[in-house]
Amino acid sequence: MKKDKNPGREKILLAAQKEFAARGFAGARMEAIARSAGCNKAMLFYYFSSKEGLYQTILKEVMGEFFTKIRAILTPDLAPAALMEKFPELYIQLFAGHPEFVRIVAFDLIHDPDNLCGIMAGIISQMTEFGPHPLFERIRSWHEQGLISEPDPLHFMMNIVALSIFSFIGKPMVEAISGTRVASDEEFYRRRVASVVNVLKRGMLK
Amino acid sequence: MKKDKNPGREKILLAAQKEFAARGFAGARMEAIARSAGCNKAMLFYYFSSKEGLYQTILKEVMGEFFTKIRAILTPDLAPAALMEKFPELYIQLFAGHPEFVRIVAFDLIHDPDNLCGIMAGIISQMTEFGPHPLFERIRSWHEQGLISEPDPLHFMMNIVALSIFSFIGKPMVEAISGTRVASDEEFYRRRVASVVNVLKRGMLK
DNA sequence: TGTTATATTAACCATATGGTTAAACCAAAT
DNA sequence: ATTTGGTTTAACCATATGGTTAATATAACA
Repeated sequence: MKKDKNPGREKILLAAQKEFAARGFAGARMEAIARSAGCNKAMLFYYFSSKEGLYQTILKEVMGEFFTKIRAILTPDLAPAALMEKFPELYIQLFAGHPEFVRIVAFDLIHDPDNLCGIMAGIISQMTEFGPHPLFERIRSWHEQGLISEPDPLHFMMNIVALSIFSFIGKPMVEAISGTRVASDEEFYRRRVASVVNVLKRGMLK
Repeated sequence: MKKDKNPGREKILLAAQKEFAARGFAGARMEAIARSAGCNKAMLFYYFSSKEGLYQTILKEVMGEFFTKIRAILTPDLAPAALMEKFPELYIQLFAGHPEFVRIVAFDLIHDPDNLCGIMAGIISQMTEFGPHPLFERIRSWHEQGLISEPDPLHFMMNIVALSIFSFIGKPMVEAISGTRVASDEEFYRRRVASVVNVLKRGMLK
């Protein structure tokens, strides 16, 4: 698509991303987005026709960028250990750079799982390089070859995604429980990746 | 507190729990809660004075029940392996029985981390049986004794909580990615617990 | 029965909010 | 200079929604 063109439109998308991330769909205010984007509220409707339209646009964009990067990892010769290293690394790094992503995705996932899942299914259906469910089939074969301990690809992936994504949702929670605050975010995420990769490899690699 | 007394009040809390879980704070409608509870909207304000009041009441109640059960696990003689087994088991079982809990907690955690964390800190501060930060100190000592591989208690706990809680938030997501649906929820959660416990023990136990 | 404290409701109210519209602005093309 | 097409705005609109109130029902109790 035309990227840097329409700077107004881009600014709106940026502002909307922040607003939706902070307040969720229902809590987001069109006027707040407009103000934050430095334009009139009507512009939002001019470009995106409705709140829902704006929201879905962002969701697709976010998910698109996300899946594009994920796909880059999934090379045909991918080994289990590499997946367990690269996935959390990419995931945590990507989300650390775009904190809004996690929150938007999480908000939507909680509120209306089917919506996001539909979008994801759509994106995935275009990634047909390796057949219908390439990743899951490959994971299954890893187990058949005795490379990994978890027999079910669903749980295998859930373990990887859970450890990666929770770094963001759960950070404040665990901080509150422990009564501590992490000193620097960078340091925290570096150690987070190390811990996750370590647990995954020791935990699921045979 | 007076438990079964005030059946009207209880019905409102029940209905509100569902509504907040489904739509989050901003998306929840007072009238929808009233209708669902079979009473007039004014009753909500009569008992809870405001939407915020109703919400906070539920949050405290949910978190209270939650932490009470968590605390029951944390016996003074708790061993690392037992924690890794009992925590996911309890967590997943508790949340499977009360799907609203996860969603409410997650919604709130995403939208306003400080709020929930404040409540949690308050509850925790009453659990002073073992000193100020009993759990985290004990985890640290486990590592010093060479029992576990993860040196940082924060990451140790995050790994446990992440794997447990994500079972609910992420289930639909991973289902969508895989293109499959779990047959029975009970079977799914049983296998989920097994997988989580396995990864944790293999991954972090020395 | 009359009194009282608690529950419960219908009817309102003020405001916030998503969405619309008609007019104006502006840059490029003619 | 005029047209033209996209862009931008101020002023509105209809409705939804959190919250209030005053009146009424209900049950306990004296």
